[in-house]
Amino acid sequence: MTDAIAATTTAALVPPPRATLDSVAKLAGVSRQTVSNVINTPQLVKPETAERVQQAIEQLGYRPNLAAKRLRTGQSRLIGLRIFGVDGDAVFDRFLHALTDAAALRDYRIILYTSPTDEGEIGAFDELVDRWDIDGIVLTSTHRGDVRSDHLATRGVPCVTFGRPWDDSARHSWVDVDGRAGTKAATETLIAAGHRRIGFLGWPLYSDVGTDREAGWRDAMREAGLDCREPVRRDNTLDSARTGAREMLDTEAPTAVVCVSDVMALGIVAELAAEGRPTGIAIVGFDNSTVAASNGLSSVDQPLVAVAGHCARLLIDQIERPTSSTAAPERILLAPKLISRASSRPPDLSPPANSP
Amino acid sequence: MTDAIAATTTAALVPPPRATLDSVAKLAGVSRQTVSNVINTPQLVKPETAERVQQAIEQLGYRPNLAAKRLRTGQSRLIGLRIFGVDGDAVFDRFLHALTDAAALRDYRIILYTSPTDEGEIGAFDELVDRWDIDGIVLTSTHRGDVRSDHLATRGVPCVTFGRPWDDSARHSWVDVDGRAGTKAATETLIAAGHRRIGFLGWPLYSDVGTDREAGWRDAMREAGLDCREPVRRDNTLDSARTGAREMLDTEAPTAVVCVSDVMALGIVAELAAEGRPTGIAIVGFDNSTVAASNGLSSVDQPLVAVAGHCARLLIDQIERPTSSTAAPERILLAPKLISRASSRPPDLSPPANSP
DNA sequence: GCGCAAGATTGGATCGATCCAAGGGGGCAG
DNA sequence: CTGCCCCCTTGGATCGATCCAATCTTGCGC
Repeated sequence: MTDAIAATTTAALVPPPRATLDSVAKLAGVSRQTVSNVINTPQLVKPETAERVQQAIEQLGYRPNLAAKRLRTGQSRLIGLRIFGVDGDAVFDRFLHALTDAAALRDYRIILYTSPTDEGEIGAFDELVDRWDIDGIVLTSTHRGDVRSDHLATRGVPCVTFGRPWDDSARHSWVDVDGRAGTKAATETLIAAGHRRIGFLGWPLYSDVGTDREAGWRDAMREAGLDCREPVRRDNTLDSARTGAREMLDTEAPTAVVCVSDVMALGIVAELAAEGRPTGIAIVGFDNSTVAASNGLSSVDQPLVAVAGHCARLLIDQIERPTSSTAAPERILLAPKLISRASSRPPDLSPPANSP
Repeated sequence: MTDAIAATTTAALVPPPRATLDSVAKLAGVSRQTVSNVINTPQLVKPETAERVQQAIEQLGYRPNLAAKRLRTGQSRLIGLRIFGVDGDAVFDRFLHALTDAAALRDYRIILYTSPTDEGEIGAFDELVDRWDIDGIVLTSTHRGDVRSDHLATRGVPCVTFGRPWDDSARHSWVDVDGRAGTKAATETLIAAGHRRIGFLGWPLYSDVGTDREAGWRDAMREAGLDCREPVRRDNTLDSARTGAREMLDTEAPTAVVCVSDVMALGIVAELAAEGRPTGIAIVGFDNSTVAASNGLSSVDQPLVAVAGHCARLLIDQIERPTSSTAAPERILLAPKLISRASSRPPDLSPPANSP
């Protein structure tokens, strides 16, 4: 062991020259092109030759250099993903991790970029394409009138979005989570538990995601023949959620509240605790963040690993499609799953919160 | 505006050929090399010529292609960073965001990779270096006997670690947060508030980070002439933290507890709430995660933006250092800052938690 | 035994930048 | 006027892969 380390250290003084197609070819006694064929189009090569070349490849530890390949073919095996400000978004971060994994399985890597604004992002695209030759882009935080995917289409850059386009201009593939189904399921669970006055703490109406989740609550209430009180809508911060919670509790307090996000849900929790109100109000959040888990808060969990898997698949298929990408874009809507914890169970039955 | 869009759309049918050194040279009426000089060594070029070339560059929107540059020079302007499993680590994610920003300021991009094990990571290094020609690597989660930085050194790959090497084998630059100073400051604040029986809820002893933070608590206690009860040590999960909290509270309960992490701190909070114990116990966490903020938990905040900035600077300086990198490695230890919230203030004075 | 097609292998040109050494032109001293 | 040097500019070779067309083998029918 010690010897091995010493040997390695010595070798460092003369860094071993990287194996190339030529060096492999020379060792195997064939031409450059044959080695390339063994790697890329094995069916063209006689099995015995291929065998010999394979041995040379392994002996030298050859790995095709992507810069050279890229220069000739334009493929980089890089996928761009925009990352937002430092205040972490738990959902995005989980997606990022899952996407990195999913892409790696097909030998692609994620390259991150930042941009202060959506308009600046267009410039960032061009730079990534021109300079890094990225093969495709995954867009997140789509919104109505989003021009980003169109711009990518005109540049011919494959792209997939996590998040549906909220207008009907979808010429690209997308993957999204069916928030409406999630809040509907959550609301139905509350109804089944006997709740009748169920409120909704949502986001302002300009948020399509928020409106969608609100619709799920409305669906369940309507189907159960229950009255939909006007939802309270606030920005996605703990403080504004608390003011919303106060408003909601002050006038004919509901017995249960479905929330558009965990942050909003925690706003209610905090408000209930601070005001010394009865803790009998059931609460369900959305996103199943770690903070929800640690607070025993029921929450709708987004299947982010699946989302990332589909994103990677759709994008890479698009990248590797031989020619004329006339294939119709795919739209994938995944169902989220309610994770039931103490916060939505009847208080008299609730055992001490057990985190998963 | 509509016309502009139409024009763009039309242009997409015949994707505009990317500008190259040659096309710029032809337009400016100079040679390829002169254009290259304008970009890389402007002092060699006559000002008027440079001016003309600059105009051509802007007119064509030329951007040097990195694949070609990389093929010739081996530089890719890519920095590798390993990303861990999908269960997000808030500290890592904040660091990741900040690092992406800091690197972008110097025109470097972050490329992510995964690896199931540390040994596998060595293989991942080689692949990134051989195939993607990455310029350097930022390592996180360093530990005693970490062979990764040595391996990179033998391969001649610049590297910086976020986290000090816990043995004295430091031949590379590193940046770390002075956890010991953080817990010491937290403890001192509690002492100043009148607490005398202050416990520590830590991690098992194999964790160097945990031991370091524990030492800070010990320092403060010793300097104040207070008795150090034996710390309780558990793994970093909410559940095991709760068992630890129970043990700590059952025998001569402290009036305040310093915790090695926010997760541990929340374990105590949960246990106190569930058991219906007095809420007068002051608690301080570590990491200042969002869940700490939303629970009104005081916590020691790591200056991750500064850490990332230093990491980027040290690594990129190393990458761009002209030759013989005989410069001594730099070690940077940054002081964290205690964020004081309701959980560590005397209960009788505490106003409703105000999240920042 | 010959020709011809299919199968297997080869060398040259190429992607777009940089490195290197050599080439022109202007100024100044001899 | 010539020579020399310095400043600026230029073309050729190169990095390591792929594309393309040409060449060499091999097998098989007639």
